[in-house]
Amino acid sequence: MTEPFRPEFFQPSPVLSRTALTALKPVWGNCLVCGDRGTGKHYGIVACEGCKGFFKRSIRKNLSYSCQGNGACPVDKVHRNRCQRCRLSKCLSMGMKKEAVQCERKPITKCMEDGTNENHPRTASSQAPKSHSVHPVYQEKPEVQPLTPSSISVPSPTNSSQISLSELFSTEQYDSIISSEHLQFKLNPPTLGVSSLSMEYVYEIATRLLFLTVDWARSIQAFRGLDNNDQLVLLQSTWSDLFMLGVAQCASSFPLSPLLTLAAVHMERSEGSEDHKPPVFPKEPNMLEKIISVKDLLFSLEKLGLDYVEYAFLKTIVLFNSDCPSLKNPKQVERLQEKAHCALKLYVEKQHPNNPERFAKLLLRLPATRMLTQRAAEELFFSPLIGTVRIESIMNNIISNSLSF
Amino acid sequence: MTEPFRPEFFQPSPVLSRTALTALKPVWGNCLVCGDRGTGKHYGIVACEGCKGFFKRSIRKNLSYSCQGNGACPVDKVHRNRCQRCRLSKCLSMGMKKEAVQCERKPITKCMEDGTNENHPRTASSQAPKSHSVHPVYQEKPEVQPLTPSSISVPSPTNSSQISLSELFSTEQYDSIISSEHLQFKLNPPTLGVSSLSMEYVYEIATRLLFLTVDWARSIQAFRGLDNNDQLVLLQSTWSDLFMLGVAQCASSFPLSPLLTLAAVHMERSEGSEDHKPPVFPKEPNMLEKIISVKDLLFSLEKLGLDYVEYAFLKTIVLFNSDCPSLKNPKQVERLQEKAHCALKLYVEKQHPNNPERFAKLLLRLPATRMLTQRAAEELFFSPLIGTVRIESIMNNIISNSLSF
DNA sequence: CGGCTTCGGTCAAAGGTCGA
DNA sequence: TTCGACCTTTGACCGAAGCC
Repeated sequence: MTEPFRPEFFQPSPVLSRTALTALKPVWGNCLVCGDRGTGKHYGIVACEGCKGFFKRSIRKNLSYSCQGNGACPVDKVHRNRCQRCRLSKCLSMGMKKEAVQCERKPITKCMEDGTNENHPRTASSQAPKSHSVHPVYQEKPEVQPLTPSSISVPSPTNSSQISLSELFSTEQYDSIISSEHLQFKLNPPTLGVSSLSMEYVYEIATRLLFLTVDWARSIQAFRGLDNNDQLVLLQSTWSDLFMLGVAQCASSFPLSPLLTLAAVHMERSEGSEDHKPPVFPKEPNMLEKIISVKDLLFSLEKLGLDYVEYAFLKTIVLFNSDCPSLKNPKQVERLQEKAHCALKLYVEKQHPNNPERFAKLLLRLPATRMLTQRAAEELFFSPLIGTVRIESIMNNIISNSLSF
Repeated sequence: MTEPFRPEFFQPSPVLSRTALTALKPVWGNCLVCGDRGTGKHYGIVACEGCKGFFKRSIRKNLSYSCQGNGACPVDKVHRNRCQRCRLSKCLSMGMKKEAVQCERKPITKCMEDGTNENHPRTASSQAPKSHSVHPVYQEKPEVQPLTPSSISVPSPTNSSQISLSELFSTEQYDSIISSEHLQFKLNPPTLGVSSLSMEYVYEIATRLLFLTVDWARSIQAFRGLDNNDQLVLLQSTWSDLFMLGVAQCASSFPLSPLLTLAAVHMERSEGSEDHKPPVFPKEPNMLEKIISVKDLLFSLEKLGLDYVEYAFLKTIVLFNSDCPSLKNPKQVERLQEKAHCALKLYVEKQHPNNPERFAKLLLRLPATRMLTQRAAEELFFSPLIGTVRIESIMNNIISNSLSF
């Protein structure tokens, strides 16, 4: 019944039926993942049938692939099947949404529709009762509030094992290191008239995030209580880590994945042309691998699903980094870090009593975060700044200015 | 389509029925090339598996054969392998389409530095391989153990707050990830007749320590159970961290501090004079700062006073670093890391009941460890090697050699 | 109510593996 | 090394369900 043989990659002259089809149906752009002909929006972006199916299968079965190369394989129409890992990575980085993949419909009844994914598709298929809730097709405006912090785990008073925020911050362990008003970390998306998929947009967001991060740090009482020089030292040594965690935290506020891909492509291009930017600052080697690492880090954080309290504590732990040689008072910083991780531990164990290894998992994201060097962060997100002024100097200025009041 | 975990001795019924159907009802005609039973349309015509595979291989590798006869060899089921040229010729003349042969899907292996073909990259899918394919030695039961807190209940048969080693390793939580004989990490101090305050001494110790570290990793059952390539990937990505922890652990075996100072002075000098070592590998900037960081890290570890069990678990956590993009089976590595940090937590909380924040403190040494880049480690401790061969290659050799037994 | 979207599923025909 | 039986993955096509 179907056409016997369709070598879709071989079509200097379009097949008649294809032409007719194309003429009748609205034409979409090309697949953002591989550049093949798009057949509509799938899981959030314009994509071809192949990438649609591939993404669905991967997410459904919770597959993880590996790359034989360095994680930077080309993904285009011809080579898209060469490396599953890089294809899936590109799907995600171009903005395909995992949440839009529904679970299997084979048992016609209902699908779990639960945030805790880990779908067990073969569960209780016999029941066919009140499935009054129709299939929740992923349709509702995704940008409005998909995963924003307030919705994450607002402690329900009914659940006694969960800790309420007021409870949390009434204990001295918490409010001595951080207080509830400092949990806020809200990035205002840029409203300037730049395309939301341009490098200017990347720089704009990155700069905002950087300032927001510094402001956040300076809003912590214990931090402000430090020697001014130590404040500077801490921020200079940890800004890139704080920045990365900030990116992860605010990832829902802007099209993170496409922007990362854009930055990667941008880096790759500017790596080839040696025209501008004299070699004042040597290029970071293996930039593409770094970008892959950044993506992986962000995805792993997303998978852990930190709430905003956890982000706040984790960033506090990072900030109070007593490993800086030039610290005047490392002991004080060490004590503050200790307070922070004690508080995080308490919070996590209270919030996730069934997940005792969560605390360690959160801490173990930090070595990966550290792996992204500051130089790489600068090149990726702030490259126009490089060659004129390093971020250390900016930090200097911000601190100096904010010291005035 | 297939379930994630299906015992392989349990035949998947849908496939079976399909296969049976195929076997019982040859609904397709015979192979147009050789007359064998057709198994569907392949490359445009009804063909058998043999002619399909033959055609694919021929086109893929762009082979051209020659005929020993007059170019009119019979091509049938019995004689089809007598003359490749006539078989390919008949494939084409019967209408097989070259264009339908796609390019290989899993190649890319060209980034392998060694010339040993290194094909057959095992299955790229992280799924449990199905029928054939022997499972590796360590096939731990990954899904059986739900990782839930039930395992956290410390087996405390005695009232003693301290746990004895034999006790420790009699519980399955520990010996599943590491066993007592793998705790050994003893560096034999060099006995060769070099001054104990020379760079040669530094290199000698460093080299011994590197080999000891690799041997240690390979002594871990769970590590050996990993895919060989994954073992390599893990060691290549974590050797410098393991090495630093090893230095800290063995620091009492040699005059660490003077040697570090010596290395620092040496680096500084060779930084000034640009006589030897052509700029094949660009100097790491701020080398001196790195050295200071190394010292600080080592001293902070010394201050914490880890025992050898803690070192072993910490290094295991480092080793099972699932953040490598080129890992074939990142999930497995992640599970092993989880086991390791659960074990460390259990151990530390048992050993230091009055110091509940110790576990976090140990984990928080790891970001600082990560800060020392591999390049810096190479320059500091292995600089004679640089310019001739990178440590990655050494790692490659060590692994390859130790695979032989 | 019918077209438009974007989910879902299906299965022919690509792919790959690995003992013989 | 090549062959080919056996298995997995891909993606073009189609139906379903929720919006206009």
